[in-house]
Amino acid sequence: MAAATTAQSEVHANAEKACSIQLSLDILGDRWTILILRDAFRGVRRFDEFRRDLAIARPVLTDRLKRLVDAEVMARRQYCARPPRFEYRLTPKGMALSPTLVALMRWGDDWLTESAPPTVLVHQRCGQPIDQQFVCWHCDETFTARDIVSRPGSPPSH
Amino acid sequence: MAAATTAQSEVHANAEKACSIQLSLDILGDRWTILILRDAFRGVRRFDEFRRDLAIARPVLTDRLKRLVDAEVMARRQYCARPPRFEYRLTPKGMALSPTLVALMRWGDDWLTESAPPTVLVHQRCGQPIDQQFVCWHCDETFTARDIVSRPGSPPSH
DNA sequence: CGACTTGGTTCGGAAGATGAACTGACGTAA
DNA sequence: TTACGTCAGTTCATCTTCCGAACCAAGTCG
Repeated sequence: MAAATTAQSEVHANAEKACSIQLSLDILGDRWTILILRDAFRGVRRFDEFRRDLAIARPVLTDRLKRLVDAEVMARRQYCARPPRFEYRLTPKGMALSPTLVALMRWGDDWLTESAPPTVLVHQRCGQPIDQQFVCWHCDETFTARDIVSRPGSPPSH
Repeated sequence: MAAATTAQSEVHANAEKACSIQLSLDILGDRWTILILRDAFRGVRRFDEFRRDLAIARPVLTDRLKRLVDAEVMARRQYCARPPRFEYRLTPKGMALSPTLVALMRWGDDWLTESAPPTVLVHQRCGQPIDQQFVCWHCDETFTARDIVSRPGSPPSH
C-alpha cells in the first residue's frame, strides 16, 4: 500500500481489475452510508433515531437502509407486532467494518481536530487507549505502512 | 465502538457533537475521493493517469484533486517547466490514511469476494501476509472490536 | 505546418438529494 | 370518540451535483 512507489507494486497496479476497495465502496461510498453505520455502532437502531441524529432526508435514509440490508451489512427486524415497529441492526458483516470506522476516526483525531478528540476508544479491560497497528504474526512484530508491499493474490487453486 | 450496545457508550453518544468520522468524511465522503487515494497509494501521480484508470469525468477529477490539495491530503507540484506538467502526491497527512484504505480493502477481501483476494499485502521483510489489529500497549496484547469501549475525550486542559 | 499530449474549462442534460406534504397503522389523553 | 402524537415510510416538486462531449491552450514531435 504505502510502498506503492516501489517498482514491484507499480507493475502490479494494472493487474488489479476488481479491487476490493472498489467493491467495498460500491456499498459504502456515498455521503451518508458510513455515518449511518457509525450511528449503528453507537447503538442507534430505529428509523427516526437515525433520521433525527443525522438530519438526513427521509427518502435517502429509506434508500440507504435498503441498500445496507440488501448488502447484508444490516438486518431489518420487526421487534414489535402492534404497533408494527422495526429496527436495523448490524450483522456480523457489518460488525466487521469496525476497523474501517476506527481507522477513519483515528485519522480525523490525528489530522483534523486541533483540540482533544471528542471520543476516545479504550481497552475494556484496563481502560487504556487502544492503538490500531499492522501486525506480522510470522515476525511477531508491529510496524507502519512503510513496511508493507502489495502483491497480486494467489490465483484460485484448481 | 463495537461495544456501543453497553449503557456506557449510549450515554456518551449524544455528547459527541463534532465526531471525527464526520470530519474525515467531509473530506473523503464521496464516490471518487477514496478511489483517487487508492490510486495515489499505488503510485499514480498524473491527472490523465487518474482519469484513465478511474474512468472519471474530467471536471469531477479537477474538483476532487483541488479539494484534496486544499485539505493538504495531496500536494500539487510542477515537475516539468516546459511543457508545464504537474503531479499530485500524497502528503504525510494523506499517507496517514493507509490504515483506513487497508481496513476497507480487507473488509472487501473478507466479505465481498468469493475467490482469492486480488491483492495481498505482505510484510516487506518476510513476505508473509500482514494483519491489522487493535493493540493495547498497556496490556501488551491484541484483541477484537468486541473488547473496545468508547469514552468522551478528556476536556482541553487549562 | 498539422497532429498529438497534458491539463484543464465550459456547456446542457441526466441523475441524485432535498424538504414538504401525505399515508396509514397504532397508542394515548381529554 | 375525537383529537393529537409517534413511527416508518411514500410521493412529489425543486434544487444541486454529476456526467459526457466539446472546446481551449501550451507545448512537442514529425
